[in-house]
Amino acid sequence: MPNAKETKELILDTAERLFSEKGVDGVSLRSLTSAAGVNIAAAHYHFGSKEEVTKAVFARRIRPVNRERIQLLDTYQEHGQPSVEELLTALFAPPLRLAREPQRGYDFMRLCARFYSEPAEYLESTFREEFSQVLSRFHEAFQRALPELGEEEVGLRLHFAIGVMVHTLLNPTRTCLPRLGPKASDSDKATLDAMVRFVAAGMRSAPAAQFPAGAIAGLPAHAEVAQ
Amino acid sequence: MPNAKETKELILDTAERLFSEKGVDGVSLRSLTSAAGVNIAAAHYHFGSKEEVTKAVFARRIRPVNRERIQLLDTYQEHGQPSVEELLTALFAPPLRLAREPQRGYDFMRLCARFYSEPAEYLESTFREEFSQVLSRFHEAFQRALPELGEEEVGLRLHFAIGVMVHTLLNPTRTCLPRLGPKASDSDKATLDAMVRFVAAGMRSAPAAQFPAGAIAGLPAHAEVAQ
DNA sequence: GATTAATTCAAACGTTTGATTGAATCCATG
DNA sequence: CATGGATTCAATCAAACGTTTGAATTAATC
Repeated sequence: MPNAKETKELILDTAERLFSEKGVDGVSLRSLTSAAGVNIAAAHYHFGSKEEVTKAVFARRIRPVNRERIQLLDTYQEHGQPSVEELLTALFAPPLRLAREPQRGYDFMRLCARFYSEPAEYLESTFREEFSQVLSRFHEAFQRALPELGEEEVGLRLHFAIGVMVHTLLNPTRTCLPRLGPKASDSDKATLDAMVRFVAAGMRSAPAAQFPAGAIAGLPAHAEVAQ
Repeated sequence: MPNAKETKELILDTAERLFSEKGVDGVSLRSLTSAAGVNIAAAHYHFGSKEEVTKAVFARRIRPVNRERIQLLDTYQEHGQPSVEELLTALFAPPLRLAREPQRGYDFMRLCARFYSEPAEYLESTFREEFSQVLSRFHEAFQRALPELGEEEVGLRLHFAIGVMVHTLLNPTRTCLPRLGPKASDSDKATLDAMVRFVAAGMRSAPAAQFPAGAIAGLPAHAEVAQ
């Protein structure tokens, strides 16, 4: 039994890199295995199918991230009720930290964010399983941190928060559009700080009833401009 | 020359629907044309290639949305400096309004958000061209509305704001994860209100220097939990 | 009603896809 | 050093891919 482990992880590493660049559908098993320098049959031998390769790529890294999120949350909660900023840090920092790792961590984060917005149906159940526990924990924690908001409002805002995170992980530097997003020179710490500040303010914003009615009133009239 | 216009638009309508569901790479030209009830060669006759079909799907709808954004922005600016909420409304309302349209508008918004997070390289230039003007306008407007922030900080926050929008358009109901995101029963107006309130608070949040240092201090130590 | 251009169609092109096979090779064990 | 399971390899499979072709069909124009 030759370098079995090497082959398996070589495939996963290469898949992580190529999938994150071109998407799962954009990478054939052939180009993947040839880029990895292994025979195409090796992928089927070790994983069974391309679908299983994809799942393996995902599963290999997401668990440590979510475990770290939970550990961070636990740590913060040991010292009493965490602040909104601490909760957001526990949610955002682990994936950003992974993205900073030299060994393809960044590739995985792009891939993960891509999975989140891609129609990978066969991943949906896996995705749900991996995240439902974590997000339930955070949902509860945010409800305690923001007791004046209802459960649904907290869930809605957590959804927005995840949008900021996914979008930032997916477009880590301002390549997609001019002058928007983090600069290439921005440190991950600075980006994390900015994200946490931005989202914390959103999480704490006044609920609907208290919102000054005039600010967005008249929208329907204005919005009816010619198409 | 039979129903030429019908065929062309039939292809675009079907492509819009299928692409938004399965992604561009997930839909073959064969399945697309057969779903549209036209011959596969018709797609090449009218568009030249699958790539051009994709571009046409995108171009057909994005311009009206961005035009409406600019018109809304102009309208608001006629009455003086718009508020942050008004700027966000001008940015978010047109795509949300399109999403509400009966004729496949929702499909297009999903598709558009998908393009934004997909690795459609051949679309990148088109995307940049379509959005650079619009986002420059909004970038300037936000800088005037938030003069205490630097240009780069405004750009970073606008990036976050777009993340909320894209993520919300891509996951319009709480299907992806339990209890997060808008309910299926939520109206678009309510979702828009919630988004505007959330993002406005983030846009207005204190810049980095003023941020209470203790809130996320100690992150490096905490973040170093076992992987 | 013939001419002509626009459009549709079935059929096939060559390539690439994910998957499979069976022989060859490797390496730990006896 | 022989055995045998684990692994790799080249070769091949049917299916699907985007694209192209040339003949058939349609609908205006003369």
